[in-house]
Amino acid sequence: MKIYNTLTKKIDDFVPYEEGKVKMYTCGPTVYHYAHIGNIRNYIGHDILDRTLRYLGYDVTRAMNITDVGHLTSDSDSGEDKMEVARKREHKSAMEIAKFYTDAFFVDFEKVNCRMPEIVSPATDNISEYIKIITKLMDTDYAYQSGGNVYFDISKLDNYYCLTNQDSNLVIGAREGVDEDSNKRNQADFALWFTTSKFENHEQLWDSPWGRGYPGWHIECTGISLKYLGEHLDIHGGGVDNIFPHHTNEIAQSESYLGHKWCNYWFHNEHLIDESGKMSKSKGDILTVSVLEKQGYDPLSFRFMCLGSHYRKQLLFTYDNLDQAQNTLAKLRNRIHNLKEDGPIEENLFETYVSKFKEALENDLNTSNALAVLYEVLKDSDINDSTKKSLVENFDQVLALDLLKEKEILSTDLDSEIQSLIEERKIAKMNKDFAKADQIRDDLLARGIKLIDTREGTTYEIIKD
RNA sequence: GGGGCUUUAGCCAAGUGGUAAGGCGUGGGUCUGCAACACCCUGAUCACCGGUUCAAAUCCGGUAGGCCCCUCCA
Repeated sequence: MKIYNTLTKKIDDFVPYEEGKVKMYTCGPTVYHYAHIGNIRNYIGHDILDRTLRYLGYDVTRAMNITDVGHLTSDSDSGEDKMEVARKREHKSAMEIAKFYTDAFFVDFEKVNCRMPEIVSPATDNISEYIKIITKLMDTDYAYQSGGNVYFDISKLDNYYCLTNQDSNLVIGAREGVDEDSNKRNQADFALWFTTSKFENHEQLWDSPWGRGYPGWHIECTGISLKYLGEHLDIHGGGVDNIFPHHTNEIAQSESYLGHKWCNYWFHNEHLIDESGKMSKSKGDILTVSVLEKQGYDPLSFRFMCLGSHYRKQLLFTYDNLDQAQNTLAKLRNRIHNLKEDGPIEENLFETYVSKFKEALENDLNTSNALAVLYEVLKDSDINDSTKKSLVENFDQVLALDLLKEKEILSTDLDSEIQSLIEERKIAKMNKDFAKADQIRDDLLARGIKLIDTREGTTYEIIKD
């Protein structure tokens, strides 16, 4: 398997630390608001990686955090805590906010068929882990206390900027609204623990050796990853915006704590963009999968749209593109439904196409080519339908587009009613009473039931609103 | 100001030096009472300008457009 590695900036052969096993960590959601479809694209990217590794036979253990604390709008200790903002907005407790949006997140997560990681852990469940790590960083002088907070001293590291080529060109305040924090020794130092909360009635506070406070933003991923996946991580994933500072800081604190290399492969998804650029919670763009579904879209149409592109390319979201994906997926499923059981599986052809499919995925998750292999299978007149069906089922382990999902089954009463109407229409057609035949078809369509005439007879399917 | 990514037919998109996969849509056809489904046919001087090479969408330089990061973020 070859995969692009942000650490080396090239496509590397994937070799896990322990043969056959993969430890994978992906940054999870912040739960002060809904996850928008741009966030979900990122999780779909992680899911494809996760599923591909399993498909290739790796024993994968994956962990994901739920950020339910401590994300300020600025690391200079002058921003607002997002949980606090949500708390004020919605007049609920922080834990209520977190619970509500965590649940909402997983609803959408599952709607697009993302596999649940083995370990899902809220940041607030691991406070003692962070304190343990920070304590050691203090003892080894990687961290220092200043102005009530604990900071990581980046000048202790030779290659702090290992994920980017920024060198020391960091300019604080390059972006509007970012202030310099005078408590820091180096302007790029980052907070490990805050005690100087400027919010009254800040709900989320814990005792620590440095005073009552709350953890910095980067320590949670390190804490959860080390706790559940151990000292050697194979893959760490996230969105490209996490490369700096979040992942850069994770590497700094984790490797300083461990005293050795921590994670070998860094996996980053590009963004979903709309006509105005990146989607962002803070910009107020919170178009969610559930909203799309209410508009009549199959959530898996969105997944299909993502799979048609490459995870390292920006993808433009427009309703036209989603319409196209929905239409294409419907046609694809229809072709698959039309496959018959017509004999034994042709093993050689099966293996040939499985190899082709694997080859596409092993090439840095080329899902677009993987889909092309699926079309090649469906088009190949040398394979019987049974083999095609098995291949579709096999491919869908990774694609997870419910390609073989059975059509909705109706109550027997309704089914027998439809069957008798189909029979009635058949007789009308034989009598060349096409007006009546079409009337029956139109009436059923108005009730959301679409008749399909085939050479073998008439069937029907349920059309969703 | 610094660091990156990206630009392929109406649309989505593959392509990692040997003269452009696939899908959607469009148009035409087969089938059909009609329609739908299915199937067949139908499309590109690869943003622009130079360079390297026997050979460039692919490598190098430049120009233009789009996007991201440089302490909210997927």
